[in-house]
Amino acid sequence: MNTEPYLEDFKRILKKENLRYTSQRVEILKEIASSNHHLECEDIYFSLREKGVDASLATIYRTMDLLVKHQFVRKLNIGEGRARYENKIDGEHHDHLICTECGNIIEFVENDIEVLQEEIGKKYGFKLTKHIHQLYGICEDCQNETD
Amino acid sequence: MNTEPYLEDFKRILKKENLRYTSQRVEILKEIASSNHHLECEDIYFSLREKGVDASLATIYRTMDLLVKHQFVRKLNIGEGRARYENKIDGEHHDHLICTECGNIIEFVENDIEVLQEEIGKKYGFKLTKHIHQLYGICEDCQNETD
DNA sequence: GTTGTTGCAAACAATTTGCATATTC
DNA sequence: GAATATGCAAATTGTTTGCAACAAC
Repeated sequence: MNTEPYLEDFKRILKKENLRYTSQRVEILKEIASSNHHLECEDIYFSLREKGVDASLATIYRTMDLLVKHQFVRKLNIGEGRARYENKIDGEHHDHLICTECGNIIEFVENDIEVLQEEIGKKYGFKLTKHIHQLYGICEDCQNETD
Repeated sequence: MNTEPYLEDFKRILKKENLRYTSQRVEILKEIASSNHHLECEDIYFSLREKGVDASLATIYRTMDLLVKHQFVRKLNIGEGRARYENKIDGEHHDHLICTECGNIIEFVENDIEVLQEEIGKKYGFKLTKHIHQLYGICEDCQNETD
């Protein structure tokens, strides 16, 4: 169904910015919206491809910028190399705990930290816009494997 | 003076790993150690160059890996693109508050957050090794400029 | 003298861009 | 029909790597 509310929002935003509501943009957004993983542009490229939807990598990169700008997705810079993107449409804010051995990502929410962050922003006179908070370590499974 | 204790440490570590104590490595480490900024490899390359010290960019990249591994520096992935490195030799741990307008970086320390992080690690059975915590926003000066 | 290191240039990987063609409004 | 998007291939950027010459041990 193309009547998901986020698609309506997207349409409205595009119109306001004089941008076009193209099938590629819609498919890319739907792909992200229906996933709760942390996707790279290539992941999206291949998922769409499998579904018979063609969108070039260039278009995906271009669209991701647009989606980040309008808060549909969040760009993550886990580890190095490629960027990852996560659905930000529904679902509450969270941060990430990353296993450096197996790459597994756990999402965590810690309201006390959020509050402290706000206080730090205030203390230094910053108007905060976003934050990156990633904890890196070795998960239980990987710790056991090393034995 | 080449008798700074960290240089002695460095020498010892290199020996233990069967690596050589070369002038390039020493100069690169000294350059970082004497700075309290967040340097890119290119910054180091040019600073050394100005001082008449020649070290290729490739060597700097290689040395940074070594220094990160042995905890002399911390690698930061602020914003995107190039990596930055900061002196970790003395000075206590801190995180960063970054102005997205002017690029200014403020270092902050918030022990309560550190404690909460540990608790999260424990909760999920992780042995934490490092973390990235960056707050992004607009600093006081830049907020005023927009008027 | 052996082994690890450097510098250079070429290789790489992720991302961006220019431009002709296609699509939306 | 005018204006924006797309796909492609080429360009760019940060970083890594192979290898011959060089330096540390």
